Amino acid sequence: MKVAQVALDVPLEGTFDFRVPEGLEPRVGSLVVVPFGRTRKVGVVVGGADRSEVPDDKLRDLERVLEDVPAIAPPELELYRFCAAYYLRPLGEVIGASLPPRLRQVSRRPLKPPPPPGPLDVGDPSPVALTGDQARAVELIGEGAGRFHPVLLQGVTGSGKTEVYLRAIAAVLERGRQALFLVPEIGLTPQLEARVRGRFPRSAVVSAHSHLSEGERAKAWLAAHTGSAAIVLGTRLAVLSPFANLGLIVVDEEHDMSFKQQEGLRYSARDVAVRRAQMLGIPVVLGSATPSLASYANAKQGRYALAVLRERATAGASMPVVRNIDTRADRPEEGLSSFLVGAIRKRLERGEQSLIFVNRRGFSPVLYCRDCAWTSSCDRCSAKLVLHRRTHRLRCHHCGHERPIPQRCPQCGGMDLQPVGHGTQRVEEALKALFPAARIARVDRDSTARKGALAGVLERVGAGEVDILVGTQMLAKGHDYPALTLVGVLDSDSGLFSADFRASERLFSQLVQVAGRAGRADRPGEVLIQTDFPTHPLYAAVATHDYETFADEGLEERRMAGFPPFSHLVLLRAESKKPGEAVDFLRGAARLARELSAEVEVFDPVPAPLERKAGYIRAQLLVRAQSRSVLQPLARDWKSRLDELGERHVRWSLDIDPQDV
DNA sequence: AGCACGCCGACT
DNA sequence: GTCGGCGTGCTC
Repeated sequence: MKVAQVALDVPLEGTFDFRVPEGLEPRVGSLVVVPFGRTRKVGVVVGGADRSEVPDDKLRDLERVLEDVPAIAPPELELYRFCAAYYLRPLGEVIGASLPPRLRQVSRRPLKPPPPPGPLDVGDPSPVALTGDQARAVELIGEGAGRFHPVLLQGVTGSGKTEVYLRAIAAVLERGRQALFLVPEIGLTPQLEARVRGRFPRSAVVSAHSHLSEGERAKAWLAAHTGSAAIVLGTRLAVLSPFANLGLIVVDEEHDMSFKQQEGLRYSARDVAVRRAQMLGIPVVLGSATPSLASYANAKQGRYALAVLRERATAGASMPVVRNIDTRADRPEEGLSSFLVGAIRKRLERGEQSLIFVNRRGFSPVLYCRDCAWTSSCDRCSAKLVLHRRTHRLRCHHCGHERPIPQRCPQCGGMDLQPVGHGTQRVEEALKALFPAARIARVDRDSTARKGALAGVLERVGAGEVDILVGTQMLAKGHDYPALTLVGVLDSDSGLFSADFRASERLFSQLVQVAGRAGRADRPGEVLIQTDFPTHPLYAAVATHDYETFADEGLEERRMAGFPPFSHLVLLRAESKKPGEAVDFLRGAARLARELSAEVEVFDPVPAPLERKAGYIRAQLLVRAQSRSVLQPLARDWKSRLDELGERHVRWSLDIDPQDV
């Protein structure tokens, strides 16, 4: 190799050629250090040649080959190329995203070589017997060994999906191959990590997520790459991790939005997982109580196999009773209806636990002047400043802007400033006033900012040291507490009426998830949803635990409206400091898109959901097509034309398969 | 993205 | 006088 083609993590298209000096022997896949501009960078050799198109005076020498890291193998490079082409980002950026931060540093200590792959161990026998549904699911997954075999595992909350995953993982370990287990947010599921490690005590289980230290991340990455790790448990970034011998991918809570990266390389880890499984010819399991309509449609159309777990796995456990509380009749005081307060009281008397779900942190979502109708707004965002009483400040949850709580109205000078609406802090205070003897804990991003704080609270809940738990959606996932028999939902109505066509799908799964926290053991659970719209069909579907009907109706609506999964979308987002600039740019872009293809449908530019954010005015433009094969080339051509414009003042990006529109 | 260069405003 | 604000240009 005389010239090395190197992918670098810079926002520039293409790869960069470097002369290979005497004595260096990079291979395709090698990590290398190269001089770049006025700095040096770590890149990956993605090809080699005898000569370069680049003029000689521009070509520089490769500086060093990082010999402590085995070369990235062709299947991974192929995956990264696919992601780069599909999401329209430079290959170097994809590879950059796949590497742990430590390995992107030009100067660092050499890595310690990982232990050689040990004898694989299929783990301890399961402590529990499978239900019939679980056994069938395990069998179905097993049938696909050694070929591409996507399986959608739809199981009601508490039905034992994890047990199915663990059995499937044991089966691939037995065949000498590695497993990748993706979860939405690992920080929220320490229980899961403990369970996986406990089940495979003699296999190397490594975690891969952004909360690890740099050293740990590099170590986990190398262990997966060399094959010394048997199981990688990680968040979305782990889907790009190299594996020596991957045999199975599991995506738990596959419907979860956090699998989609919302900036830079806007990939969907779930979609990449399926693609990777296809490229490798291995099974992939997508599990959820409320699968995304996209995956559900794939199952219905026979592209994915479907396994359903209809009942809770624990003997004696039943699905919780879900009831709506009509808040037009039972007016809440401090956010809490009298019926809900009564239900909490009953739990306290019986020594059971209650969970109150409030999807807003802070004390109150807005401060309001009763004299002149002034409200606390953020100067830089189209959002209200949230009142935080502990810290005595108003805070914007979008840009972080803060200021002290004013004593008098900034507009009219009046003294009648009222906090309007209820956040977690206010509900916590109300509960303390109602139940002074109860042990109350709050869980939201504010109360759990300190490292280990969340784990501490959850541990106390598990030990029965908490009677009432108040919190945001952080509490919705995965946790399993036998004494928790009541779930109250305070403010979900806002999700019923949203411009986003996926809003009801999201609200439904969130309610099912949070409702699923109740009555997971032998004591029956009750879920009370406070609402002004007690007859809304979405709440009816939650009450009857009827995913299938909800999903079928949702799919029918999507079909009628021509939205995914019956079409494919690209969203062009643009933002600018000056009003009008972003929309003007999008108008031009829309014209361009219409010129490029008559087969796509180009919408009009519209303001983004949060129109102003951190001083930028944001707008977006949707393009829709019947098939990916139409949309993909259009998006590619469109992007290169937009790049050519050399736009200065407008920041823009393309989002392939956007999650929120 | 970095990083440096270059050209105007307000401070020790 | 200079410190530093960010607009512009370049990276094999």
